[in-house]
Amino acid sequence: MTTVDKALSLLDHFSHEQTDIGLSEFARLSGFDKSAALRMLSALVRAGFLEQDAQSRRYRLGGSFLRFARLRENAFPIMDLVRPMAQRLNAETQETAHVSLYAGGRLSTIIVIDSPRVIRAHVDPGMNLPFNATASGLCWLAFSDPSLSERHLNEDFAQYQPGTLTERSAIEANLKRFRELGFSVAERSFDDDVSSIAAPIFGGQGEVWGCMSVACVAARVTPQLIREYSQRVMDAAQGVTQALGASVPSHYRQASAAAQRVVA
Amino acid sequence: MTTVDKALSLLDHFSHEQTDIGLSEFARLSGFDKSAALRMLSALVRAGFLEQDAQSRRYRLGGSFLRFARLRENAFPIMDLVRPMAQRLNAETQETAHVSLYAGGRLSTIIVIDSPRVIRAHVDPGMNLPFNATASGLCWLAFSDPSLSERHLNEDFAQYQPGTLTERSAIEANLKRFRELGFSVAERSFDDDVSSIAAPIFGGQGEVWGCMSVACVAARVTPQLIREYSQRVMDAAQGVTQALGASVPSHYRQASAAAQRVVA
DNA sequence: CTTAATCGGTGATAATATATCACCGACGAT
DNA sequence: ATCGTCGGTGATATATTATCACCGATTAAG
Repeated sequence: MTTVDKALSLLDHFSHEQTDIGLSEFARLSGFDKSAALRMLSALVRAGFLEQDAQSRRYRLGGSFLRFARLRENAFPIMDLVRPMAQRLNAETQETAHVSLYAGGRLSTIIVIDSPRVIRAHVDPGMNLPFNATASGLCWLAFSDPSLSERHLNEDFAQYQPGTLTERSAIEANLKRFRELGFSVAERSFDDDVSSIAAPIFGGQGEVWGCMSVACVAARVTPQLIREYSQRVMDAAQGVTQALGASVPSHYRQASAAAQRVVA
Repeated sequence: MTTVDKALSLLDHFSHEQTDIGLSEFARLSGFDKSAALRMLSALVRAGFLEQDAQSRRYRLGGSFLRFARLRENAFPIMDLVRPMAQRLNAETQETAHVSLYAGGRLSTIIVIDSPRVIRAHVDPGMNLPFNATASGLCWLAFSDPSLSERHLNEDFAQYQPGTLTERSAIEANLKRFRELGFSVAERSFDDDVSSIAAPIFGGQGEVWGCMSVACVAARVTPQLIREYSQRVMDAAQGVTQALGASVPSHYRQASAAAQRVVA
């Protein structure tokens, strides 16, 4: 682990709930020495990746992210390209559609199109998705290169709900099934009231960029609905793959209607 | 200069034109040893700040920027807050409105609302604005804390046009005038066909977050127009300042109509 | 008005990651 | 066939970083 790795890992302690962090807090969260943390934090501030509040002296994510996100969008206009596909999926299913992206060892939501219905699944934009408990996470594990997914299969998995998969053997059995189906399903496994379906988005070299997913109100989900939605999710994901200028890799074939057995 | 500084400085070589960079190219641009550059680049890749194309082996900005930009927007919804003000300015002036943000020692454009007219000033979104040659850059210099602006006043300034200010003394004379006026003007100094007007956006501690600006077709600009537009730019900038939850610092007063002498 | 615990930050020294160099096989152009 | 470039590797001298105790300033409790 180089110094740069350590410095950048500090940024990972920010989340929806944790929008600003103090020096000592950083040291505690990261396990680094306060002095070492300060040196790294200062470097991040100099580069604009962090800003320090003049009064509270606490740190928050900096303005450079806006600049670089813009530059990246200029080179790879993903957001503008993905959003319409998510909106289509949202319109077709009337459920919350969201897209996640794999970067830096994390699968994070970058787009959320909320369901128009009154009772809807809420997905936090920007949140990191647990690999074992969400359809997107399982989808990524199922279709990623084994050398990459191996790393995440060895994590300590949290049990969010009674039905959450935490045993590696159980997870791998499901991944095998998802590979056959061409999509993944997670029923009441992260949130007790939400069931999701996800399909992989591929990049130019056949790697999994991220996932297209619908988060449904679990009470509304039926085997019949999973058959229908999974097809739409796969279509949307494949649409993004093609819009990215990539082609669906040979090892991935969308499950035929016949192959889509009802998911228990 | 710590290792982290060096690693992060590598990212600064990306731009609109330069969307992907190879290893040797990085070493040349940065002046670092190829081996050292590779180590830092690898760390950036691990963190998702860079992605490496599997075929060409060249590097491009990574997906983590989307994630962190989202997280930051969640904590500080600047874009959604600034855009409507820029749109208003655009509607009022019929010229290209843009907003820039100071971060990491750079003033970069984060929002551009194009003029609706056929002949319009084009502003590259994401580009870095030279401090000496643009209204936004001069505006930032004029209203920033002297300890901060000092650093940028010592740069080697490029002469983009015959009228570009490059001498520190000349620049400082203008800054003084801009401080009195409450806004800045740059006529044909970056691009020969563009004249811009900018006003500062302040943060909670009276620091300059960035600038609101109109980039006008120079041929359309008259002293009368500058009087009118400058007022609108200042209003828009002040609107953003207040929307950010900050208040205009005491040392900044918008110029009264009387104080707005015509800009030669 | 103490006392104690926290905060952000500093500075010296031991330990460790980094800078530098020559070198590798692969690819393309001449 | 030769040259120059590419991305990447590995050994060693060196410079940066980790660790520790410590600082003054705040804050909350007694």
